Amino acid sequence: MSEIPATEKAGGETRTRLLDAAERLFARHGIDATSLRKITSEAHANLAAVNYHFGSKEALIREVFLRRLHPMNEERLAALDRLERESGEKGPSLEEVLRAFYLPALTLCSGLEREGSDFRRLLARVWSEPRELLRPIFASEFRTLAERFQAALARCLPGASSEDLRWGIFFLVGILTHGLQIPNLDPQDPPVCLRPGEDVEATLARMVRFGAGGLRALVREDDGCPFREEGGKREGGDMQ
Amino acid sequence: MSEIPATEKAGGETRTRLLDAAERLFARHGIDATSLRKITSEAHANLAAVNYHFGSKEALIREVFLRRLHPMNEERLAALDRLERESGEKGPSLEEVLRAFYLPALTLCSGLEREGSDFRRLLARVWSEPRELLRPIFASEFRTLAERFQAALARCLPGASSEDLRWGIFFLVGILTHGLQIPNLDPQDPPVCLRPGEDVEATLARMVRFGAGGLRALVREDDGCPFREEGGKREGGDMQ
DNA sequence: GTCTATAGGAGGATAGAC
DNA sequence: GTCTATCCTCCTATAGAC
Repeated sequence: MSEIPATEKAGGETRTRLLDAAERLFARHGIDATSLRKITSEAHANLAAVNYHFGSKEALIREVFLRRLHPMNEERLAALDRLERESGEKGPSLEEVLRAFYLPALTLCSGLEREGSDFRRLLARVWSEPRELLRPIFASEFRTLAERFQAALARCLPGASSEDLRWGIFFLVGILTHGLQIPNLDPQDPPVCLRPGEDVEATLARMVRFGAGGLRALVREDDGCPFREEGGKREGGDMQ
Repeated sequence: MSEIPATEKAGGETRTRLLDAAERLFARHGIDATSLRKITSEAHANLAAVNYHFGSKEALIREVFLRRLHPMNEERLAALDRLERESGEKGPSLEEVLRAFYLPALTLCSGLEREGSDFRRLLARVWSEPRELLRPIFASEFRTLAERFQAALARCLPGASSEDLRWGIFFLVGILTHGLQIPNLDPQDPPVCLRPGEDVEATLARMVRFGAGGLRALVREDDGCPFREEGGKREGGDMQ
C-alpha cells in the first residue's frame, strides 16, 4: 500500500505504462491538453486501453494522483511519528517538523527520484488548479495530514492562535508548491528569475529555514526580537 | 496604459465583454476547458466574435493576461519608487518593500476589487502552469520587476547572497500565488484546511510578516537570534 | 460590426473481431 | 487483454449574408 515497485518504470504492465505516460504528459502539458490518444501512443498501447483498464479518462486521472499522494502522505505521517517518539518530553523542534513535512514531498517516496519528478511537477501544477474531480481526493488525502501537522506546529509555537497556524500551514504549502516545480522548469525564460538545480538537500534546507522563520514571525505577537535593522515603522501604513 | 476604465464591467463594448467573460471562465474552469462557445455565450456575443476581435483563441488568452499584468506591475514599481524616494538615506524597511510587492497583486490595480478577483484566481492558477504561450509574456512582464525588487531586498538584507535572494523571492512568490486564490475558493472542501475570508488587509499583513520573517531566517548566517525555543538542533540531521 | 452556417478536425467512448 | 473501426460530440476557424 505504501510501496511502489521499482520495476514499473518502463516495459511493465500496460496499466502501469498508461499511468506513467499520463503522469508525464499531464505534468508537461496539463491535464486538459492531454488526450487519450497521446497517452496511449506514449505508452505504446492501443487507444482503447485506457477505457479498458480504467473505464474513463476521469478514472485514469484519479488513479494517477492516488498512486502517489497516498504513499507520500503516509511517509510524512510516519516521519512525524518517528520524531515525536524520539524527541521525548519536550517534543521535536520546529525545523524538524518542517523537515518531516517537506522531505517526503521533495523526494516523493524514497527511491523515486527519477520517476517522481514528473509527479512533482504535476502536483505543483494541479495544486493551484483544484478541479472538481480532484477536490474529494485532495480533501481526503490531506485532512489527517493537516490536522496532525497543525497539532505538531502548535506544540512548537506556544501561544499561536489556531487561525495563525492555519495561515502558516497555508504559506508553507505555498512555498512547497512553488518549489516543487523548480527542478523541472525549462532553464530558459522561467517565470521570474530563478533556475536552481536539482539539489534536493539544499532546497529542503532553504525551505525549512524560510518556513521556520516565517512561522515564528507570523506567530510572534509584537516583534520582541532585536535583530531588526529599522524597526518596521508604518506596518499598516498609508501606502497606495 | 496603466489605467483600466471603471465602466468596463458589464454592457461595455463587445471586445471588453469578451475579455471579462474569458477571464472569469478561465479562472473558474481553466483555459483549456473553456471553449470559445462558452466565452461568447457568457459575453452575450456571437460565436465568431472572438475571432473577429482577436484573431484566435490564443490571441485572446494573451490579451486577457496583458490587460491586467501590465498595470499590476507598473503599480508595484511605482510603489517601490515612492518608497525609495520617501525613505531617504537609509532606505525602506523590509516590511515596506514586501508590502509594495504584495499589495498591488492583492488588489490588482486599485478599484478593481470585484473585477479583479477573477483575475487573481486565474493568475494563481496559471502561475504554476506556465504554458508555452504565456512564457514570453511572463518573462517580459516580470523581468524588470524581479530585478528591481531583488535590488531593494538586497539593501534591506545586507550580507545576503544573490542566490539566497533569488530563492527568497521565489518563496515570496509562492506565498503570494497560493494566497491569491484563497479568497475565492469554495468554502467547502478546500485542498488543505483553510478557508479565510476576503479581508485583504489582514491577508496582506500576514503575508508581509511571514515573508519578512522567512527572508531574515533564510539570509541569517547562523541564527544569532535569541527568541528560539529549542535551539534548532540537528538542522541538517539524519531524518529519513 | 455582427450574425448564420458550415467546414474540417480532434476529442472521448464503445462495439466487436481476434 | 488487446486491437481495429467507428459513432457522435465538441472544438476552432472561416466564408459570406446583412
